[in-house]
Amino acid sequence: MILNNGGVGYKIPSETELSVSFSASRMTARKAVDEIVNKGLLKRIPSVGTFVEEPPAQSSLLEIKNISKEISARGHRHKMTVLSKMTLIPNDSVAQSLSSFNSKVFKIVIIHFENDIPIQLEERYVNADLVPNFLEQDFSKITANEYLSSVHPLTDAEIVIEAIMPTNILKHNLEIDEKTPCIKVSRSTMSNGYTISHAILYYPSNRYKLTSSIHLTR
Amino acid sequence: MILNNGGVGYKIPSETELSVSFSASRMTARKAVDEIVNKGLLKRIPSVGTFVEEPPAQSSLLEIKNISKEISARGHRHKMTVLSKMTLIPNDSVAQSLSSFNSKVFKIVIIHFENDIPIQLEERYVNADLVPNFLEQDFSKITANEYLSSVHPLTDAEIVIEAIMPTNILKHNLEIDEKTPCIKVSRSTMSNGYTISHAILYYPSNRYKLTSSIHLTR
DNA sequence: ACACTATACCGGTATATACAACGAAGGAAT
DNA sequence: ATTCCTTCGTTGTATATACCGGTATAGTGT
Repeated sequence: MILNNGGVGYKIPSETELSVSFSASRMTARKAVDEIVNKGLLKRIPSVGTFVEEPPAQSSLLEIKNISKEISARGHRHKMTVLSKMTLIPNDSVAQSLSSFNSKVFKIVIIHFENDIPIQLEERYVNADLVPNFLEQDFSKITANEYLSSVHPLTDAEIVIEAIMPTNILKHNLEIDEKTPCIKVSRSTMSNGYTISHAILYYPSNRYKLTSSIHLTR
Repeated sequence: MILNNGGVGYKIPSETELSVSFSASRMTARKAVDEIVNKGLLKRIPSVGTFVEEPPAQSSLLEIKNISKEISARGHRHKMTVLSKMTLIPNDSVAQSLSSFNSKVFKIVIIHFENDIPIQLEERYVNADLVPNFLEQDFSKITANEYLSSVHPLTDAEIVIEAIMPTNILKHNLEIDEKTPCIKVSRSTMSNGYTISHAILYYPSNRYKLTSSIHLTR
């Protein structure tokens, strides 16, 4: 069954109604709903109903953060500037990590600003076979991560975090001096076994800290 | 109910037996077991039984890594050296983050070695009320994190990751020069609402990268 | 001694039923 | 118009029951 009748906030049929329409017992219907609730896609409100939730964008810790929402949540302005777009024949190691031999790879470099202060340099490689229209997006309106998530739902990710000294490119674009280290986050995102994108994110350590919360209770 | 009859590998009573000894229905007993299974502490084997599992040490991503196991898994030797142990009256900000006003706080500084090369400096503050015997442990045999987990099961954690330039203390103890940045991981661990410990972990960036995998499929 | 079989036990699943707790909505009384 | 109360719908929880498919074990037959 597919619940595309309504988007976020839609109230799904009651457990009793579901059991009738599926010719199952209420307990069985409830169990099915339970699974979706545990995934975070539905939310129960006792005595009221069950509702479609916002997909847990940062579902897993060391969350796949949406930098745009994150900055907005702080009440600040987010701005993106595309430094370069290009199409590569994957010969170097980074491109090959996309496991897209014989095919093209898009590369894009973006700077993210918080209140006009540079806060992240994003260097992203995208599998051109799987996301053919990637470069045509308007990255002043939608982040690369958001667009990719909408095309291919994220199922797996691998993340490596390092501390590095800034290169000349980083110093210039992030407006930092040579004594300011940077956090380098390398993230491969996969969808159903295919590597969609490989992103390298650089943050100036004097303006940004990675944070994460873990709750095991549930 | 407490399942301390047996450790890892112990077979818990069957669902039928549980239902009898607790005067509940099998479905109710099963549901209770279900919750523990979902936490990863029990494992069902159909037609055989339900068994106590190894606690999921790196349950959540940006895992609470066990550096000893991590190094052993690479086939290397792990060694710890305690630099200092002390008992503080919490007046500075770090100690107060343990929310243990009016009580004492243990502080311990440990260096971790991988094949005799320093790889982590651990600066840890522990709530003395909740873990009174902390300083008496033999930290050449059990890591601070392991001991704390055994006393108070981890339920929540907050993590902040930064890139910093090394202080003189870091340069000396991690055997790095002043141009090598470090990853600084600040981690507060909580158990049932109480802050047990606050750890500050420093890694030399030329020898260590934080890694994490995320799998949403389950 | 070995191989095969029957049986009991176990988790996995589905169903029907009953009651509790709570919120929302509507009607009645003031 | 406001307040109170009743009723109904919904989730939350517990119980009893039945059946399935798998494993493990004891027993049987060769």
